[in-house]
Amino acid sequence: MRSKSLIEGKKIHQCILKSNARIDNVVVFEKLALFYVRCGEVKVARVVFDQVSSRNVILWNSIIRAYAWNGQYEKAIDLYYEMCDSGIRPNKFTFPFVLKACSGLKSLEDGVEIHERAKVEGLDCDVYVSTALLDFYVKCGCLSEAQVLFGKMMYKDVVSWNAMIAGSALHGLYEETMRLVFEMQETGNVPNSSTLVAILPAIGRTKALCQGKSVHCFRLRRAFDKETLIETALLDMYAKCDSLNYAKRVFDFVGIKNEVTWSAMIGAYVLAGCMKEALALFDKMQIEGVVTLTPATLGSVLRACAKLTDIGRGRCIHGNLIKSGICLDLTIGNSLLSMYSKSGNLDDAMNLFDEMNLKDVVSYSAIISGCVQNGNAEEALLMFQNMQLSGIDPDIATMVGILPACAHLAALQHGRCSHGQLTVRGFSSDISIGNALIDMYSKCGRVDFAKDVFYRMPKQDIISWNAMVAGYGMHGHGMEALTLFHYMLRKGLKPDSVSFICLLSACSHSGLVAEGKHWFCAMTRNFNIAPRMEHCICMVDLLGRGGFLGEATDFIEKMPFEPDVRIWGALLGACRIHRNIKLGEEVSKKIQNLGAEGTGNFVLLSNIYSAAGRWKDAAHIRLIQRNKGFKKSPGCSWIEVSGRIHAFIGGDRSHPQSAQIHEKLDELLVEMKKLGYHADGSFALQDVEEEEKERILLYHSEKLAIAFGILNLRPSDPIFVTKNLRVCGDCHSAIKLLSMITNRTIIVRDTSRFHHFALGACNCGDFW
DNA sequence: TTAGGGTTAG
Repeated sequence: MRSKSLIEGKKIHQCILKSNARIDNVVVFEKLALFYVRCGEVKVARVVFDQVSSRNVILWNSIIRAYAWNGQYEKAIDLYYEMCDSGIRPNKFTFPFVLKACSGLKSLEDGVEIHERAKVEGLDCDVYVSTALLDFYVKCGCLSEAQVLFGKMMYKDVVSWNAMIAGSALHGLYEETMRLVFEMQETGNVPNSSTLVAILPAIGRTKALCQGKSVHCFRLRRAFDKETLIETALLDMYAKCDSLNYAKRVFDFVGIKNEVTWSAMIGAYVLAGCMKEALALFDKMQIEGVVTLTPATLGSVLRACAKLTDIGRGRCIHGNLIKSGICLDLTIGNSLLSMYSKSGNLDDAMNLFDEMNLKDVVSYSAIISGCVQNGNAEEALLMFQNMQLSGIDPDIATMVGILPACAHLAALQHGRCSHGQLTVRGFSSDISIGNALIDMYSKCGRVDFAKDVFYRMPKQDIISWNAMVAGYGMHGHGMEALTLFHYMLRKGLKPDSVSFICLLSACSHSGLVAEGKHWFCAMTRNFNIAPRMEHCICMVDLLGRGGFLGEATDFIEKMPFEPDVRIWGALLGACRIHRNIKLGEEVSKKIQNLGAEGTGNFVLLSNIYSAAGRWKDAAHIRLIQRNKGFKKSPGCSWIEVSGRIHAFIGGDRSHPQSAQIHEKLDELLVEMKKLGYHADGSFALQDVEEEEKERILLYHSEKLAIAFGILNLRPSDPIFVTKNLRVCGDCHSAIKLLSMITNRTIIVRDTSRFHHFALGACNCGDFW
């Protein structure tokens, strides 16, 4: 219909031109311009508009509106100023149109100037103008201006109410949003479809299921337009309130599903952890002919692929996107980036990252976290630097991502710098930031700083408590961990599944066997949390470390699920500590039958044999390990001095200060021998002469790092060393003596925990 | 109306 009239209109236009109608025949051209605007032919309308010599305000308004609705905001604003300059006074219709353009561009400066002009014209109190102003301030992030304006409005219609409600919802003020909805009804304004669509996301975000259900009932009692929109918003609200079943029911009843409806349902499955269902629905959507792939849909689908580590599927989607050319979208690029790194394919993520023309703060945060998650924390720190060099400012998520990199490297100076940086940026009151700081400081050896952060947090969540319990646990402060846990219960907080993992592991590192057993039972009995494999690992570790190897074995047999390699690994570790060769061999066989992963377990068994002087067996295990293609990663220890990390590998002489380090160690060896030290050859792992063993052991990486610390740190500074493997037994004995000889506190973080050495003792009680 | 990056344990 429209195109038919457009054709006819164009014919008339041609006739006018042919008839040589006088160009100043304003009325004809004005009508023609308006006609083109109505047909959506903005470009042609503008050509005609430019030909009109004397334009009235209606014509100006029409073309400004056309631009504003068409997304050509700059042109709308330019035209507005041109109109004012030409002496035409804007009227009450002009302002809403041009303000829409200002909102679109988030151009506060223009909007404020236009607001002033509206005041001059005495039109700022008009309901249309003031609602447009309100909407403009909301979208530019100035909620308080919007609230002031709203308060001053003499007359409010449903659109004004909706603008204020949507504004509050947009700014995350849930209570205020709901208060406005009630107030709106008290003043006789009935919520319409826009009201519902505005409040449902806010309800979802706060998981206010009851309110959500009330809205649903309200909607069922009345007829509304925008059916699909409301249904989709309801579906999403239920999903966000963790009510997958309701979401599914709403989805099934949606009459006309659009691509957003499908996307919302796919997202609902992903949120609920039902990744296979999400992918199945994605297939169904395409079979049913919905081919529009929005960034939102792809985001959810790629997340599902990552979770399932279905890299094949993810790659396939990536390939199709390249073929269809949609891949350029930044959001989709970021989703792909995250999919690759979360599924363990950091190289693919890096390649994609390099290829991306456009990168934003999310892209950088994704790659930074990707590096950390895949064990490359140094690269993460470099990426963080690059990001700032490219002029992109980190946000909360970036900082939450960079802190684990510092934690992983035990780079306290970097961590403290990051802490300073995020404080300057005003992020320090954020809960996630606080949680990441607690973890970082704990892992950098400063549980005292972690505690400080924890108690200064304006609000803690369950992760904060868990992180703090874990922090105490890894430092061997089991009693503090238990006390904090009790305090948490007294405050009425509900522990989650992870809380018990943190607590049990804390008990295990402090030898609190009875307490650990108590809380393991209480977990199911009093808190209705079913034990997972992770809890069982902690229990085997707790019992085994405590020397109750038989009980640990019984525990494994009684477990409700098949033990995996991690469970046996925990028992094998206990066999190593308590030198139980017989059980160690049995466990080792079980591990090999399971198709052992990693090298840790081979090393453990080999250590058990070496400790018993069974060199041939030890060598045999190392041979099997090698034949199976597992290489023992070399022991590496590092220490941060003046913000720089110095790393050492056993026997390494590449460090510039190597000569001094070796000299220092030789000197200390003499002192140590005076105190009765003799190298524990069982940790040398090689059947060589005793003297040679002594030399091998003396230059173990942790000893090198400590000697470096002694040489380069002030005597009052604690020496903090991190190791990529467990501390070796000989080093453990040696460091105890070193702490006495040098009268220094030495803290060593290994893969299992922190060892605090002082005055000749370690707080791990020699079990780790 | 949907959506991209982040924190706890093992």
